[in-house]
Amino acid sequence: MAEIETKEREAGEDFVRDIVRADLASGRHKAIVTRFPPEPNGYLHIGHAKSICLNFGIAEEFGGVCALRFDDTNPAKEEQEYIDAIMRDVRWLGFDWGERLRHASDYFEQLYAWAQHLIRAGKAYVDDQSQEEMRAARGTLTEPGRNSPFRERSVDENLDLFARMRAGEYPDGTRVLRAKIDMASGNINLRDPVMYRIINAPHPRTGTTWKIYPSYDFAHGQSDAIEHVTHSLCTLEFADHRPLYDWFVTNLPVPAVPHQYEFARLNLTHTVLSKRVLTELVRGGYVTGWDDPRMPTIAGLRRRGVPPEAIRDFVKRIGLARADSIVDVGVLEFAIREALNKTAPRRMAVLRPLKVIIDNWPEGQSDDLDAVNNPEDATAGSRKVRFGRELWIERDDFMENPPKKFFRLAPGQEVRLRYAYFVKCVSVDRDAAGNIVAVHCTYDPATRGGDAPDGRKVKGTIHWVNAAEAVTAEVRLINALFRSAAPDTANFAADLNPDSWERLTDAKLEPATAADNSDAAVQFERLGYFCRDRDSSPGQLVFNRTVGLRDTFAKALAEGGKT
RNA sequence: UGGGGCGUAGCCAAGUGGUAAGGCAGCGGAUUUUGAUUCCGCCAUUCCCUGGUUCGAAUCCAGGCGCCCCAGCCA
Repeated sequence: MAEIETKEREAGEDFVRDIVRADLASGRHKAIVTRFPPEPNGYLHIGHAKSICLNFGIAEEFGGVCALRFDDTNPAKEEQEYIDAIMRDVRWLGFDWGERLRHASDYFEQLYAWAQHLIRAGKAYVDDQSQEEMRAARGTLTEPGRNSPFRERSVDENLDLFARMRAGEYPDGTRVLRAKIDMASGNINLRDPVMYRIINAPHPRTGTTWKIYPSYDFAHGQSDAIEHVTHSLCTLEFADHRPLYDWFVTNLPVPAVPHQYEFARLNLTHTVLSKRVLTELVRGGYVTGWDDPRMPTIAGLRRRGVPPEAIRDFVKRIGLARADSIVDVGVLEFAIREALNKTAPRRMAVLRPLKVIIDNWPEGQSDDLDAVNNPEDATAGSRKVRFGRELWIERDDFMENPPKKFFRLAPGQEVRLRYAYFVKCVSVDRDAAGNIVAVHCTYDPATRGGDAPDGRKVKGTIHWVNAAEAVTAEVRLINALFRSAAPDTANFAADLNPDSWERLTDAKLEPATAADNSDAAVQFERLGYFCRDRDSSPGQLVFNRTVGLRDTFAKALAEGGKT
């Protein structure tokens, strides 16, 4: 058997990997088994990505395996749509569970038998109290609870009642099966926790065959045991459940004794990672769906044009610890920018157009110029952009009375139009109100392509689009990741005629995999990264600005054009 | 006078008795066909506080302070 290669210990490695490494070194485990256990009651978000990368990452790094296990123990909240979405998103993120697709519901029969086992051992009982009575008897954080009047039922009666619960003889909420542990425990999870409750709702996988369903606590550890999970990783709020997790796996004849380790869940500035809130946003119609590009969901990020490798890189960057933290969204933006900078094709686009007329450009003449698709990637090739007499430039790229270090277009000042020519501003046109409506320039024919044969330099280079051929549309912009409450609206022109836009669509806005509809990002010169939104209606292109260069740009402008 | 966690820079985060890694952000400077990218440099005499142990403490001990989680038949 080939020796399993595990990576070298790296400085700054997290505590979970330390534990795994130690367990392997001590021989406590020969191989590592992890699992990512989502409940299919919503879509995955960036917080889940942390857990996915952790569980699958550890399996990969240490030569182990990782399963995708649905924690489908509550049919009242779970749906097939979520199961499908979760599988799609995990795959899109770049992880493969192979044959290891599992469900807590695969173990319902076994869990039922184990519940009977505890009843026979006198460690579980059926409680007839109402939910309110149970709550009252549970005590408070500072006061112990009281034993249920049904706590000392006979094994036979418990077995019979439990069987009847299963048979569907009782309505929802009338009885539960409880573990008999300690109603006075300081840990409330040990005050006779519920193992089974009656739920008459169709389960996405088991249909209506079950009338009772195991609780999370009664299902999770045993599922881990069945799968021989060596490291059961979950978030901090489950730390209080660990004694209960341990209680079940030590009091039951399970095939293995797994251990739970907790880490801090992800929090991000400028957004919320709470399934409850995200569900509310979707249900309430505040967003167009779970994959609305404004959502911090994996599906939303995908539509925004965020590549999966950026998310993986982000997770690597934020580290793993037990301290509560709120990660600055700037770290995510950085990871996205870095990934996109290497891969996204560049296009020129103007958001707030200002007309430029090249006075000495012959009417009707056009010129196809070479434009590099991606300066970071020579294999991306180049495209032709057509120059003409009338162009659009960014309003911000022209100032009539520029401050000292403004390097772009201004009266008498020469700049380079990217990939095209040097132009010099000679005059401006105004409307009746005195607003500048167009800028007149002359171009230097010798500077075709953007270099002057006489060695003359310009301090600024600006982007442009051909007014006669540009796609123009109203665009809705979503500012830098999650940050703007209301989308910006702007006029938009791109260096793409409808045909070339389609070419772009074919080339880069294609689904990342055949199985999904992800949109890839395009970087527009100086403006930032955009992806096309599927909600575009005819005549309207909707872009999601993911991460902008524009912030820097706007800031520089605010500082008086300082370099 | 319940239980469980956690406190290292603006934000993450290594460090586990030998004199504070790294990343993001920020700030300088160089290069640049976009003020981006790239590159180079700076950025904690101090680790929540106070005592103690020690030649030596972010690390060990004691006592404080602060923050988070738990009273679902949710996960």
